[in-house]
Amino acid sequence: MTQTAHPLPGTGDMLCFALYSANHAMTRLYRPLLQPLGLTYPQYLVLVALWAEDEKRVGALGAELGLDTNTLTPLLKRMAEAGLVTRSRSAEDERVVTVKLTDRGRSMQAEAERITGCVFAATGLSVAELSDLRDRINRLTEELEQHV
Amino acid sequence: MTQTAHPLPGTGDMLCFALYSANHAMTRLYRPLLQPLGLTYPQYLVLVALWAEDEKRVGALGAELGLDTNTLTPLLKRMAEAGLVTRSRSAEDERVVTVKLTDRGRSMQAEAERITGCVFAATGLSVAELSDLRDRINRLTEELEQHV
DNA sequence: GCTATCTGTATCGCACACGATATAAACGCT
DNA sequence: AGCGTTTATATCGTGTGCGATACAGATAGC
Repeated sequence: MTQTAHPLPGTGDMLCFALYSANHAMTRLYRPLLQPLGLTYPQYLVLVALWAEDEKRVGALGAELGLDTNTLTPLLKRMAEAGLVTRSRSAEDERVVTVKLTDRGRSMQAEAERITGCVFAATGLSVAELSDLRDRINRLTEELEQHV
Repeated sequence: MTQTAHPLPGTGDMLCFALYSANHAMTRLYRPLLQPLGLTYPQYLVLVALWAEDEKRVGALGAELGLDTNTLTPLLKRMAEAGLVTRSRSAEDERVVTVKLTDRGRSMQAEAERITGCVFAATGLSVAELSDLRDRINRLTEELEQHV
């Protein structure tokens, strides 16, 4: 019933470090899988977001990925240069930039399905375990975001 | 019993994105707590590692935090400039650089205990729930690191 | 119609994170 | 002793990630 008794936590006991390390491990797992496609991990996340629903404005992508335009604008410019997406200003509202998949960007979804399978296998989890862990982590994220 | 049926996953269904977002949420929670101390989140992790055991070589810190010297060297130089640690070459092996807490760096541990409490409260979890989630995530990390 | 404000995106500077490369010290083998 | 290899750290370039700021277009209020 004591609240906390952590004399010398060390990184190993910290939830935040567990998340930090797991995120690093995940990006390191994805890196060699994405490299043949010329994609970085955040760029891959942008594609995933656009595969689910194409033609999103920069702000909507940022809200979904938790990134601001200071990160997204240069990232999207690189993806546009690579021929994965197009960036076009809206006609009715000149402030808005709409991001749209190119044929090349859309065609990468097939290859990505294979990557998803590799990653799933590497987790060593069942579908149920993976879903449960993901949901717990997502609930934690929601809780943390309320205390900013 | 079907293995996978994910027609349009989207970021919301992905474990990797859950980790990505949770890690971001955690760093955003820590940021305002660490800012008064002039610390970034990775710098804070270095201090935690040194509080648990002082006088570590650069390579040992890197192994613990999962970072290479290309990240650690400039980070430790900034921490040395800020008066948190010292970097000294070993006498018996000139290749080795030992990182050691200064009095100032050591004295920050007290303040950090307060931060740990804030973060724990923000998770909305019990100690048991937190430990369980942390262990699950750590097991996932171990599993992922075997498939690099 | 004019201005103040808000909104959406872009820019700048700094701090990670990492692949690739460099460099010096230590070690091993003959 | 000499020399190739390994080891520990450092450097460089690119790509996020974010606080602060800038700016143009849209909106509201008068």
